[in-house]
Amino acid sequence: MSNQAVIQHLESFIPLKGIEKALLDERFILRHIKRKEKILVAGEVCRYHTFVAQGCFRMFGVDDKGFEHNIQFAAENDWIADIGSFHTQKPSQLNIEALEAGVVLQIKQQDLYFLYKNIPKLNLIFKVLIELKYIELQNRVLQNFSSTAEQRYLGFLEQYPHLSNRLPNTQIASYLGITPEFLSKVRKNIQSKG
Amino acid sequence: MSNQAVIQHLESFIPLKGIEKALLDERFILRHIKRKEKILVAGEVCRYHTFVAQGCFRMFGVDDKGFEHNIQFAAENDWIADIGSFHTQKPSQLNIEALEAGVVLQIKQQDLYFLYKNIPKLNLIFKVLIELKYIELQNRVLQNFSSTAEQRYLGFLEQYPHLSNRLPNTQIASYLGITPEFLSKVRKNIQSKG
DNA sequence: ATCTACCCTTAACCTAGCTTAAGAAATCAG
DNA sequence: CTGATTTCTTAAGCTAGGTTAAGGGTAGAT
Repeated sequence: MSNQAVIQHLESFIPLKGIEKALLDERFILRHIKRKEKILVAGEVCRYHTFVAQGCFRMFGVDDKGFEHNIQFAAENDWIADIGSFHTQKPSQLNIEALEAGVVLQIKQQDLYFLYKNIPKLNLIFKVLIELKYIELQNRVLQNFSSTAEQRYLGFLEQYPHLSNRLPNTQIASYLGITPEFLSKVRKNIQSKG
Repeated sequence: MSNQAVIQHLESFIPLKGIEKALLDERFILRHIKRKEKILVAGEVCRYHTFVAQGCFRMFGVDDKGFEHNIQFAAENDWIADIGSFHTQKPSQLNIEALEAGVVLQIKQQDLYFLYKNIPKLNLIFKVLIELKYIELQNRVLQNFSSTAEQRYLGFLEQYPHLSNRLPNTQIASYLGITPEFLSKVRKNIQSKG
């Protein structure tokens, strides 16, 4: 396991020259993460942009009453960071936690900015990456407004089949914005229909 | 009124050379839009990325029951487009409508791609622009999950004071994901507290 | 292998926000 | 200026989803 995973991922957008790959290889840091380990803790600055080579992570906020709300999951070949905190280097309100043991490739803000300067096409790649995430998030906002919990759950199963088999229902419920108890009711109801 | 508005806006991120400005000036199209005119209709492809020079627009989806749900507002110096449809050139499920008469500066996908190639720093600028929008949207998802309609309404007034004076409450309600009737109740309740 | 910590489900009761309806006030187009 | 269209509000009844509590099941750590 090495930085090759992230380089390969970036090359799936645009091929990179040998020198560029060497620069990338130099700046990414490989870390092994244990289950339940946090790679971002609310109140601290998000120091790394994280590429998931192996495992599954969630980013979540905690409300006034202490309830957790999942904003995003990230499994293999996905990126995760509190982008606001990462760019401003101000404290984050979010947490990123491993749902399984895993391996990540991380880069610091100043190193990523160095790479943006020295490998201009990275701007294009990361623009596309965030555009894709933006579209996903926008669809989610629309779904949340215009459909019931049951429709959203079915949509989740369809859109993220690899995740729905892998995550406990409590985590899915938190992502859908409902309680685990209600998700249980929804699932029962779906089953009874066939 | 001319393309200067958009060039000035882009220069607020990174200065541009004379040649670059000329290229930009060539490719943007100025249009006057009437109140209630749609610049994107669901079912059609989103052909333009739109910079708002004057006026106020909303992007919205329509659900199974015919209810409209506002996803985004855009006033002066903001951008609006269904980014998914714009990039894939597949039909959009969204509409963009003028809430007031206004002036927009629009660019076609192929022209924007031409500019990305010929003015590489535009990739950086548009990456930053979409990152900012992404952060906004992410905060919105979190807010929707972790607070009541009243808290969200107060948050909206604080975050978008220029919009809250300008928009009818029906539009704000649709953005907050509640009915106008319930917003009315919320407003009454806020007033009675002082 | 066993203990512990989650995880899933059920059920009774509760509440934030929706629906429907209808009138008054504001705004827009001609 | 005027009629037509939106917008805002109120109120009564309703429903999707939350809360609380409790039992059984499952998976991780040692």
